[in-house]
Amino acid sequence: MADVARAAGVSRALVSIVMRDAPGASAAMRQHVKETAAALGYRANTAAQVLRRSRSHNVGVLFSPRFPFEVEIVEAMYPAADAHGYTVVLGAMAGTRDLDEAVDELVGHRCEALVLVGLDRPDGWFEQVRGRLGLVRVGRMPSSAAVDVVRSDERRGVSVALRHLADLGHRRIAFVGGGTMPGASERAAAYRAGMRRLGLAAEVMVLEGDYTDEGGAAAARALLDGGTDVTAVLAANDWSAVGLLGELARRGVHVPTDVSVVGYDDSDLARRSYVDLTSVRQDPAALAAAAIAAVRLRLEQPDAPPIETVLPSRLVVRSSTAAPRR
Amino acid sequence: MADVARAAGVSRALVSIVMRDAPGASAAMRQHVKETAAALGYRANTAAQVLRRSRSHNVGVLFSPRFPFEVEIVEAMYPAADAHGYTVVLGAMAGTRDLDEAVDELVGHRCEALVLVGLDRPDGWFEQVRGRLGLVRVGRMPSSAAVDVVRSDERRGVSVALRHLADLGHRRIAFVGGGTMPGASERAAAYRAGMRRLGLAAEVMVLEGDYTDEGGAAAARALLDGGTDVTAVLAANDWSAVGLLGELARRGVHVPTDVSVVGYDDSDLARRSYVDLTSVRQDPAALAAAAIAAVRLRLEQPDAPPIETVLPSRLVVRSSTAAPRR
DNA sequence: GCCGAAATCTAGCACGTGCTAGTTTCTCCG
DNA sequence: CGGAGAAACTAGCACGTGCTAGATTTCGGC
Repeated sequence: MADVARAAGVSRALVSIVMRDAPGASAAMRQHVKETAAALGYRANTAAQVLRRSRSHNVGVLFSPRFPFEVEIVEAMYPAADAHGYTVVLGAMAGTRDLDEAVDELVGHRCEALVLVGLDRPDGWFEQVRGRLGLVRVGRMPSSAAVDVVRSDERRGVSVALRHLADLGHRRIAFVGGGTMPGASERAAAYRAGMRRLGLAAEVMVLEGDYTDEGGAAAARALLDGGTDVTAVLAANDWSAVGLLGELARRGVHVPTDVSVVGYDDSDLARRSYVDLTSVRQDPAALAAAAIAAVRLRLEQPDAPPIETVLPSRLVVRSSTAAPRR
Repeated sequence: MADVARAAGVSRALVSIVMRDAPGASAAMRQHVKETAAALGYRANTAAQVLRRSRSHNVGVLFSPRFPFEVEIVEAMYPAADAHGYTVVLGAMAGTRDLDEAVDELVGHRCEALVLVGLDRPDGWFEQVRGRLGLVRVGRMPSSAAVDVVRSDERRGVSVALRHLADLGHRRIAFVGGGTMPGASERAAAYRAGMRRLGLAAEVMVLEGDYTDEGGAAAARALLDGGTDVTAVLAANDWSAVGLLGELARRGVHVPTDVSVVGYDDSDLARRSYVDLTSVRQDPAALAAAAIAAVRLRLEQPDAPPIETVLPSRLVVRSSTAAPRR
């Protein structure tokens, strides 16, 4: 900055004013300074800015890059944060990399808040972090821990999907769970409740999964080897559904003629031409925007009671569902 | 840090020494200070550290989270960087987010070097950035721009895959390209050269793709609708191959009985039980380690001529390839 | 018990920026 | 033309850390 000031023949303070677009400089001078800065390839030192400002305006986003839907939410986080002057700092949860390590690093960057996409921890963990930082969970039901949550309406989403299948004439509708993954137990509970409401309580069948395509494939094998007369499957997320579809295709089972499949998330995966999966839509952009909104509220009032933001879900019908074979 | 010093009854400088594990403190004092620091939840301010040290020890990693293999490389980057005291700062290329924006942000964090995973730019772009930063490209052939490159031996990888198919008895082997994506033109060239070497120059058939599953699905449709007698397909990457497999399954074409399919990258995708794809293996950990090594060399000798690191490829045979039907 | 050296600890500046409190220049109007 | 007020610009401190140079304590050997 001193170099730019010298080159432009002005004080360092004025360069600071211009670079921040702060009031206190003439239009002509603004252009002059910006031009010399560009010529010198100058870029403000974020470290010095963070140090000097009391606020860093950084929001840490923790996620697992292997889950496609989490990636979609993270991508949507950039514009959402930008709109309110925040900068996104990513913390990827790679294989051996521990969550605590990642958090430590983000704390080192003086993030004002952390957004956990999908990830979960024991309650004590949240208490510990929340004392020092804003904390928002995306995609999780509220636990006993007093933490802000942004999520979709799982109950309604599952319910609409089941009704769609029932309307087509399906009765024997299985569910591929997500184990202990975010939102999974809620979706499983919603499945049981929904089946009961449709008078299909006797047909309830839960296959274990883990939100991965591999889990979906395993569920498909269990289904086929079990010799059941299931005509439709609701998967806890799209990634599971894709694995399910893959294994079904491999075994020569045709979708939707032999079996109907419904996914959950309506991630990009579901829209692929060769997948074309009926799925319950969660809007990643809306989730991201709500997460940033929650962060802002939390930072304004650190001691306010935790808020829960529930966004609507809706069903997107594609070609993976049809009436069962007579 | 001042708080910790006060609480521990020592000078601020001593706390600094202890936290950095620098020499100049007794073992007893080390423990005492670390305990009080932990009790107060103290974490060094990265911004202040970067500001004070001439070096940030940050390496910026730019990637597209939608490409599974790039994600695998990025994940491998953490331990590779860690081993040499570097910190990874991620720059995700989300939809609307421009590469220049992402670079600007990483420059703001005073990254000492940037690693571009997959992404490509016109040559002029590299020249411009390289003046200010170390720059390493992963997965790209060297262009005329003088930039360090880390890549796999595409030529050999493609060659081994083709030989495998030829040994099984295939002659009509098509290739699904990657358009203008990283490494794609090299793989396409290697395909043509390999076919020629096998005496199959007359059988060359290139289908356009774009490294996505959607592109692979489109290629499958082109193949089936074209009514050709292709018995094997080599895809430019696994993601394409997965789309190909998906569309083939949808159309009732059985793999490997009707058509053999080979992927490229040997990403996690290829190993899925329902995919189980024969694929040319690129080792993401080795690529990441080589990228960090290149960064270190470049930072030590900024003006050294650009180096190109070529890592070996090998074929991993799974169940997507077999002898053609008689 | 004393001296020098090693070990341990401390004082204070610098890193690049934002911002408050000035100082100078410009503008407008009587 | 003068003066007041606004606009434009500048001086200098503070942010939290690392590190150099100096101060103090400990230790070994005679």
